[in-house]
Amino acid sequence: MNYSVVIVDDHQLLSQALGSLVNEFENFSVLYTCRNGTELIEKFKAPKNIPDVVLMDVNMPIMNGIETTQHLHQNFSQVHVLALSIEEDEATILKMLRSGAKGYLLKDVRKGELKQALTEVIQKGYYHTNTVAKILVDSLSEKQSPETLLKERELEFIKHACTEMTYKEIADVMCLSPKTIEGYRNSIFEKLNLRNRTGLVIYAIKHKLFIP
Amino acid sequence: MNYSVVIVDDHQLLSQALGSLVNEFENFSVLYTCRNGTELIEKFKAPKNIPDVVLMDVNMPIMNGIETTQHLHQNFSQVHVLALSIEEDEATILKMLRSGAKGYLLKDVRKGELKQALTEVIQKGYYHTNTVAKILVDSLSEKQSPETLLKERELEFIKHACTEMTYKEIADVMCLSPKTIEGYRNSIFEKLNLRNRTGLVIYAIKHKLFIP
DNA sequence: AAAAAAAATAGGAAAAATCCTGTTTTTGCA
DNA sequence: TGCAAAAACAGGATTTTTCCTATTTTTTTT
Repeated sequence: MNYSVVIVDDHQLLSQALGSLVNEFENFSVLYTCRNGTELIEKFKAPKNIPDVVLMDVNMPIMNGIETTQHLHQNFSQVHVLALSIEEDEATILKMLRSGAKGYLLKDVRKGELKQALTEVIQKGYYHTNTVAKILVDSLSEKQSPETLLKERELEFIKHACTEMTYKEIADVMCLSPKTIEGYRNSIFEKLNLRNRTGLVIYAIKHKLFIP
Repeated sequence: MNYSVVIVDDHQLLSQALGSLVNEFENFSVLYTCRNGTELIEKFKAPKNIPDVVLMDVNMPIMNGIETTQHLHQNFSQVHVLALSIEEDEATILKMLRSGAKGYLLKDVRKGELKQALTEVIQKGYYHTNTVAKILVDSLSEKQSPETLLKERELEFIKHACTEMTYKEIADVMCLSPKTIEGYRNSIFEKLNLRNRTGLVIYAIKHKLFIP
């Protein structure tokens, strides 16, 4: 039995190189490659283009891996998605798994592990490396993500705080009193244990609440 | 004639996938792959391990592409280095080329272009895509990099400004008067057209003067 | 509808940051 | 060695930020 694989990655060289690698494996062959989620979904309109496994990059322009995986999970649940990324931060990995990915491979895995992952995801329905498994376990116990700790309006404020606007100007664009903005800031400082706005900006960028 | 290629990249999957791809080309074959610059230099101690071309990733732990390329340029100038990266910011590309790379490929190039690059770098000694060529031309004309615009001591101050320290505290660790620190800040604000410290932090992170 | 919880708002004070206009000290160099 | 430029430093005013405590308004729950 030969299983079909589709590769979705905006880096074409990586796509093609990965394709060569997968084609070397027995039992697996590449059906085609795509540059982003939109292209993939377009392809899926023809049933012959629906593969057994999708190797999905997380960071892509136009339609990223998380959105794309969610869509596949809802509409083509028989397709196994393996996430593939250089991102190894907890938040990204968790988002991807919650979206329905059956495994998460870091881009520094070895050839053998890729083959293993493809085989297991077909046979068992999932594949997780030790690294990812550990992150999963950790995420259950200790700290929560900024998104759950902070409120919607606070997250919005943080994005504005990562600009040159004064708090008064932020209050204007958010249509709130400057004193309310101060309230947001104080509550955030408290929750995140920060001393000042500079600390907040660094925190926001580290945790991808704001992308510079 | 068969030319030898070495791949240096900390992402093992990419290395191996790239290896498969290069081995598909006529006239080229992969000698071995490395995970970082230190490994490569260790390998080079044996003359049989010295290839015709090195495909070098820019971002690597331990010893990055820039340092490694400099070392090769000084000690093994007959080896052609082709940089390979997802980074497409001017500063990185220029640094890599100044270090002696004979070409700079973005990771979203196509298979055909990689082959073209390998062939040309052997034949002509260099290969540049239109994108990179444009960046080179642009860099000659207009704006200069932050590193040349700002002074050594100012760059050091910027790193401290990207923390929760007050200016007084920064003055202490830099062993200067708070008023001197203010002088630095004012001169930087002027040169970079910034309004406040938040703007400076964002600028520093965007231009990689500070890595969060 | 009343009670409780959450969100928004205020006053006021102290600290820090910003922005002027200068002076002193150090350094490079002819 | 002396002069000019650069670097370091200062006083003082204004604005912004930070940090208290407390009140009003809105929303949710019972």
